Amino acid sequence: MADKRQLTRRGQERRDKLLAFATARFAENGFHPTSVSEIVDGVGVGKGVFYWYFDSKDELLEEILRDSLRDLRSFQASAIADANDPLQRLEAGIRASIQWSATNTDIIRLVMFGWSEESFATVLRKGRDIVLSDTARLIEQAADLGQIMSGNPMMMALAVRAVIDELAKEYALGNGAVDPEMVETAVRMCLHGLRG
Amino acid sequence: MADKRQLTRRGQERRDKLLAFATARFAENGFHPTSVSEIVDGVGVGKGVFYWYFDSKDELLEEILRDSLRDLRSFQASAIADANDPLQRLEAGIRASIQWSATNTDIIRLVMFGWSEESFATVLRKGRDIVLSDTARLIEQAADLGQIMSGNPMMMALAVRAVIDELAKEYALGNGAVDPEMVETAVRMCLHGLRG
DNA sequence: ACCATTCTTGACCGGACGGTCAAGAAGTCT
DNA sequence: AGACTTCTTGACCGTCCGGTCAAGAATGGT
Repeated sequence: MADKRQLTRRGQERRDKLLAFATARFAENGFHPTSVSEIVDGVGVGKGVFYWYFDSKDELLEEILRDSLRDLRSFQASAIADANDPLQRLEAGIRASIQWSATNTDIIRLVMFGWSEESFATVLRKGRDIVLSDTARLIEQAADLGQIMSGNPMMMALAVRAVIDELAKEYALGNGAVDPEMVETAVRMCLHGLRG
Repeated sequence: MADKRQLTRRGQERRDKLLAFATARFAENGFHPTSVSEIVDGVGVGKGVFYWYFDSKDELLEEILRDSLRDLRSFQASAIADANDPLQRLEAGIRASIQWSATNTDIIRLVMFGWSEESFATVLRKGRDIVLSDTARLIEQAADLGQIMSGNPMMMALAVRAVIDELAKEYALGNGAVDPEMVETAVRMCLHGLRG
């Protein structure tokens, strides 16, 4: 129902407001503890508005999750665009992931929650597989050129992801700001780990 | 209230049953979607029983989380006991963590959820800090003996944790069984990463 | 046998939640 | 201006949830 609807500019803005506000609240207080009433009150609209733009509270979170994956991937894609060999692309992609995590800590928290309920985990699993094979493909190309050691690309991608995820968690749970030096260490560890 | 109470053997058993059943359900369907009624029905007791042994649903999860940390640490401690130099202890600790994660996938899922709500995150943060400094201490000792390169121990501990966590996630989200070879790779990566 | 304590029951409560809907306002197009 | 679609309102609904409690059953200690 909320799908194929033709939205006016005002409609699109309202929808975005709801999405942004809900994301912040979900991240701050948790998905279930945040009620739909709280969201519409926060944005200053009636309850019906919410159900005009979204089918359900669950569907809203799924949408946030899907949107985020799209956003991350396009961010990565544009970061990679300039680099012209696989290893450079790999490094650029890693840096992009880290940077994106740093500026989307709300999403990181939502993702952590998402894994705890099957309907959301299903969405996340898809996203994870996509990002993982994006990386694996890059690794395979770099290995073919002899820029890094060869090995199971999927497993190597998993290792890269481990480092990025841990850093992302560090940002999201924010025990103080993350040391910029730490980012460099993380990048170096990924690249070093791949080179052999 | 549920604290200082003197429990009979039967009482202790009931309590354990509730804890075990709740853990499984929380992990399977999520914390909020699992109601107290569902838990007591599953164990086959009246609702009052739940509130005889626990103050609230929230407190139950906090307890599960705290218990699990205790269990993990004692498992690590006994795994380390035989080893007699820091590097060996480090490896034994890493292997113990991985093994524990493999046999406690329910808890891993609960931990992921826990980070999404402040009251549980508080508990987890404490546990995280403890485990992290456990590892950092071992790393420091190994560095003092020149067994590994020197560097910020806390940051190196974080790196080790990254690898273990990713593997734990792999177990918990269980896309098929985890390759035993993967465990070896993970251990090697940790040790290799520390050695320089 | 007796009493104190531990334990168990399940009906009950107040309230909050996700979601609906009839009615009407605002915007858009011709 | 008229007609049509998009959008908004907020009272309302049925349900379920976490938590309480008075009453009584088991158990343990002496």
